[in-house]
Amino acid sequence: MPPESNQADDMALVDALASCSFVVMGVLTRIAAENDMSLTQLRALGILRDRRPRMAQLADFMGLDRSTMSGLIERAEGRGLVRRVPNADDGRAVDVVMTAAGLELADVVAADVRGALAPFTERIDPSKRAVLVEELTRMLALE
Amino acid sequence: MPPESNQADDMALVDALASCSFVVMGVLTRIAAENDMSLTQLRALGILRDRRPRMAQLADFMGLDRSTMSGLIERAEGRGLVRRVPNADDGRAVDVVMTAAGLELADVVAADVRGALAPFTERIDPSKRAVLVEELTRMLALE
DNA sequence: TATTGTTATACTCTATAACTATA
DNA sequence: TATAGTTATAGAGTATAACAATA
Repeated sequence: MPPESNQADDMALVDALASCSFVVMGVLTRIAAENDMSLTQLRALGILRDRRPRMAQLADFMGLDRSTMSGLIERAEGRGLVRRVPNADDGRAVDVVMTAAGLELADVVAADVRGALAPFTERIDPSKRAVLVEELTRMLALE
Repeated sequence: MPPESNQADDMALVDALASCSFVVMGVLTRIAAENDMSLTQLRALGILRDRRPRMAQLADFMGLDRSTMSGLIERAEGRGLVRRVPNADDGRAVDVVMTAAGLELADVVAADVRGALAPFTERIDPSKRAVLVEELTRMLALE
């Protein structure tokens, strides 16, 4: 077992992942801008699509400070995309929930993203698609 | 040939790519912060490692406005990571070049990135690694 | 006392518009 | 006239520190 080979493989993989991520982020940033949003707001919208977290939970999940979250959600609320509702169990806590307009925009954006990434995903050998999804998913599943 | 199946595959792939990209960007942002840099500066450093572009070329490559580039490079120059040198052929143009300190930091950061992504890349089946690199690379190669 | 969330402050990123210098 | 780059300005994202309300 040649360790150099594994190192080289890993370096190539890290480089490929980094390049891929920058391209995907570029696409997401453009689509966000086309919908008058920032990349962070687009991400929050995607997260809130099927969750109803507290401010602190959302901040933890996105790796942001709570003060950052306050500003972010305030701007999104100002646009009518989300609402802040007092938590029923904890008087200190605030739940973040999407509005109908937010859900609608999230759907539009999701379709845009698929369309924008199609030129890339189409280049993938159809027989390798499942493998790619499986490996990427396993990679991200840190249980 | 079931079209629904292909659509579902593509949707899963797009989701996996987006999730993966957010994780990778999170790692890169953290490493940048640990080295007192922004994600954009880290990216610029990686690009300048083996290039010596003009301001406008660098801005185009990174998809940023020239005025954004001016501020970015000014801050990097203030930290001694890059230098701006007048272009020899065009009196209007300015070349951006890395300093020795910039190259050194770029090497440190590259090693950090490999180390930080190792827990992820290690989860990938070694026999699938080459396939993953190949497909991701093909996907990004839009000749 | 500890936790949740907000506000004040400061810095970076980002684009638009106006400008200077050169081609 | 057109292009390269900078500067002024404004808005968004980000964190730290200080704060009020609740647990």
